[in-house]
Amino acid sequence: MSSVSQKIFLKMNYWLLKTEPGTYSWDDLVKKGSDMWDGVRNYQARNNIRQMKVGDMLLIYHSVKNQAVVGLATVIKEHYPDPTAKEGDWSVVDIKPVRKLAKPITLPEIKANTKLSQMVLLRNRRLSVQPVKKEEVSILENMAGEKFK
DNA sequence: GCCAACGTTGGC
DNA sequence: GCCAACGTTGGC
Repeated sequence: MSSVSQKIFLKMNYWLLKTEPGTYSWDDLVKKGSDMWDGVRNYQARNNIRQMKVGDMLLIYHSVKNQAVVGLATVIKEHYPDPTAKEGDWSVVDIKPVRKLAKPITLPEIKANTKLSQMVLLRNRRLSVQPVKKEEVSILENMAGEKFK
């Protein structure tokens, strides 16, 4: 591994993005090729968006129906003001899909794994943009049977 | 479809 | 600044 790619690897952070597939699904993102992650109207979620860097890995999670991490995406443009916000101080990032997971990681599977009991997904079910710890990523990778890169 | 949990708003 | 009322998210 070159020192440059090593730096990028070390700095890369992981985030989980929730979306209701009935409104906007993984397939919609794939169809678009890339998209602006807009409509976030929660301060904590917005602050997480503002911490995202180009190259960060995003776990796309379907809420409500067939709850599962279904695919991987990546940040291609760092935060800028949300053009869909009529008022307030909101931000978006641009993202693009990387690939669908061969085997989605379902919410019941995540809940069943005691090592994942501290995940924000389980502890703050309303937060739509959340950080995922490296240790949690490793466990999720094992469950999915593939590396998230 | 219900409702618990949480965030936000606004009256005081 | 507290907190009741309200709105929304998302698991079940």
